[in-house]
Amino acid sequence: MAQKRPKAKRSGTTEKMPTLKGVHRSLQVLEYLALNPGRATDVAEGLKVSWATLHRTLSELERGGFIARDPDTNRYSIGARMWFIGTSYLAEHKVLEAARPYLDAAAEGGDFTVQLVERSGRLAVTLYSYQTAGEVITKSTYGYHFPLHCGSKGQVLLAYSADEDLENFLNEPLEVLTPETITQPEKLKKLIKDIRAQGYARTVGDVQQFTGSISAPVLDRSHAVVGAVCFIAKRSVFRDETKVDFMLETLLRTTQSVSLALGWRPGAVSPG
Amino acid sequence: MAQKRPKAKRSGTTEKMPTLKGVHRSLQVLEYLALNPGRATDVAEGLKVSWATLHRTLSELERGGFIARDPDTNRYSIGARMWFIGTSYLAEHKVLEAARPYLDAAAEGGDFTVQLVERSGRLAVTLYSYQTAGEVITKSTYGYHFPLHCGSKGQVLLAYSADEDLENFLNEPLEVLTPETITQPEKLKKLIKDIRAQGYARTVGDVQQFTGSISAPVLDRSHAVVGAVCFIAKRSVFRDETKVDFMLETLLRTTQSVSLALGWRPGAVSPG
DNA sequence: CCACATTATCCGATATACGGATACGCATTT
DNA sequence: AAATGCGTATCCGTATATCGGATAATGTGG
Repeated sequence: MAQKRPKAKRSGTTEKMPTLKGVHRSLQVLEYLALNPGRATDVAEGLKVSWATLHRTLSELERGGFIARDPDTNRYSIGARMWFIGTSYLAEHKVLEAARPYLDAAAEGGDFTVQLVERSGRLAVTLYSYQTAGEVITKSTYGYHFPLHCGSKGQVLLAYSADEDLENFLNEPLEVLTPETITQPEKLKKLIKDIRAQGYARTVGDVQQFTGSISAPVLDRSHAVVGAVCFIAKRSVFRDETKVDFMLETLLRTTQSVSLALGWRPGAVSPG
Repeated sequence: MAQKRPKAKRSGTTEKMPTLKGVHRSLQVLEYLALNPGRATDVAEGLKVSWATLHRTLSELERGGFIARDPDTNRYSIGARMWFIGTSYLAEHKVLEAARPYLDAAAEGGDFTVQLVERSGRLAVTLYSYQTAGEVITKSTYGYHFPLHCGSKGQVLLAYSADEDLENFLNEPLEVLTPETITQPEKLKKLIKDIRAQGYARTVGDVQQFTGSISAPVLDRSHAVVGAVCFIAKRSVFRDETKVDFMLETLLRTTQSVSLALGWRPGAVSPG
């Protein structure tokens, strides 16, 4: 027996060392396909997995309906069963549950799209989306995820994350979605400072050219940021400060209500 | 040890024999938790997996954020990362893409909740849901899935599935959601015959006591049923036949438009 | 405070998944 | 049409990662 597996202690290792290799890989594949639906080879390359292994994994996942293969193009994408599993996340989501009535109310009181988002890795994902009549804004429904540095919702989530976490985020390359997307780390840091100071974020045209948005954080009883509420409207709306004021007022009222419902109370931030 | 295992070949085996055992199991676990969030032991029991194995699987899944454990109660449920992966199913969904404008239009033209659903195993899952202002109907959002025999949407999907498939479905025990849920196979078969004849389904109170719904199938170019559109309203609405007529008209117009957009053309069903 | 139920970890045996190599299918090129 | 190349499918021996019984730790309820 003796020196069973030499690894373990490796202090500096990138971190993990999964117990169940196969399981870990299959989920990596799923996530990869969620971000980049496409051909098998690309997945193998992107994930640095030998072809044979990947093929086995893909076959198994497909057999279960967890991924779907387009028979013509051989391109893979996430399958129906994943959607089914994923949705049940919402049924158990306490923040969403608490927030829903307030979000509904906000959506009906103004003509902008209302979203509740939370963070998942480097992305802001949408938990709730209410498109108000008439104004259909593409990419504001489920299934579209944006990096945290794009759009007010991401920036809010970023602004209230741990400093170290922020640094890590900014060290990776930052994607450009439109010419107006901000990708300079320094500029983003400055922006984040402002967001922390004023309690909300506002961006225009950095996700889609023709829209803008404002977002504010949702807090729980321990003053942790558990998500953000985001109002999206067409670009022109953001040139009318009266309208923006109204939106902002609604936004802050909404986030406060939701936070209160989650047990948050105004006051000094509790220590770490 | 000794008696290895009867070798595979077993012709009559319940069917599968997964190549990647671990992967298969982990996904089973995920699906199980999607349906029954709860304690580890229950999962082990429900899935007939040895405790040690299950524990390893759960740990790995949790480590990745694919499932979440409530630290107080030790109950597991689907994690945020699954939602993230699942949503990307929608971004690639051709039927949804084609249907969305028509669904939006229908939702704005009437005061009922509009859904697009598709089948996943024994359940009808929601791909799209538009709650019209004012009328908030619980359990009509994402995350709630109903067996195919409950509600008009499920029944439509069931009605247009293969006969053999239907038999299999009816042979399993049928859950009761309300006193009005129909669970007698014979009665359901009769109902399904009617649905096939008239091209839509209508149920009241069999999912939730205080609501009713009508649904019609969406077809693609090969005349296969790829989903269903469902209109949900409060029970009282279904006592007013004028209102129902209006809904029905809108419903059938909507499903026809969507089907056409998917390449379907009226005419005889193409042969197998 | 004890008994029981649930969760966490250990460890050796062996079945299982890995991946290099090879074969096949399908487009596009010359 | 033959040839080239890229992507996909499958085979198979070996090493290793996974299994599960047993045991220990923790938590829960009476």
